[in-house]
Amino acid sequence: MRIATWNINSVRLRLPSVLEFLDKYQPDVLCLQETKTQDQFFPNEAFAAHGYAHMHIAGMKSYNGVAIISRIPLGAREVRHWCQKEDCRHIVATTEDGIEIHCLYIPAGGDIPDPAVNDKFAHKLQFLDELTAWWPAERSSARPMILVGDLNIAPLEHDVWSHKALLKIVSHTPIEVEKLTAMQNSIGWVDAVRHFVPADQKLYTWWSYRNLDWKISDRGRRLDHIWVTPPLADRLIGAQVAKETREWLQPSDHVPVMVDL
DNA sequence: ATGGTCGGTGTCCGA
Repeated sequence: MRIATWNINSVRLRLPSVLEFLDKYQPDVLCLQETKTQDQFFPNEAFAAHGYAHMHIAGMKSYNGVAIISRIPLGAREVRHWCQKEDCRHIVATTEDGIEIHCLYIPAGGDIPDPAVNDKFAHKLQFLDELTAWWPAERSSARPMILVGDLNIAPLEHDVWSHKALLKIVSHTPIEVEKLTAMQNSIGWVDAVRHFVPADQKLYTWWSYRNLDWKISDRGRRLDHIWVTPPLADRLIGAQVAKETREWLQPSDHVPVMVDL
């Protein structure tokens, strides 16, 4: 089984790129974030025509939006809400062999890393706290699960181009790393990508639009993740990051991340 | 230290 995650920053604008990605990598399941459209405008016919007939979508106008599209059947759709908002950041599907897939879009958190003055940063921290409490309360680490998505945090020193330069930049502050690590440890999630790429090796999944020479300067961050629970950790075969999509026409600022099981 | 660019039914907001 190949599972992929991609923050595509508008599914309608990026549809040709997503179809090209599906043709090239043939994932069984693709989880999307920032689809940015209501469900009635989601291009499900195009995905079905490409062999991806099974879809769970949760979208809203203009912002956020998550989806799971699959060529294998998906069980009942579940949409979870956090921080008393209904903002389309978490959708769940279960495969026929009982693997529960969580597609997540964690709030970016704004610019100022201080919850006292920045409501968006407070929302991000609260979102992490609620998830961290929810996993051990509702899910056992013995259940086969995959958590993917744009977590908007680069936890490791080599998940960013400069650890020192980004310590006060939202996505790499100590409080965010601490809370993401607490969520990971809550039921023993295994980082399936770092399982294959050593921690001392730079690895990024996002390069800002604002940096036009992003490839030369290579100031990236690893914001997109795939985690698995222990029963699936033994079954990991490989991981890859499709960096070349960042060079495609009208690219997303994020690139796809994949794991084979 | 600063500003840089995207996408959305938008003339600002969120990333």
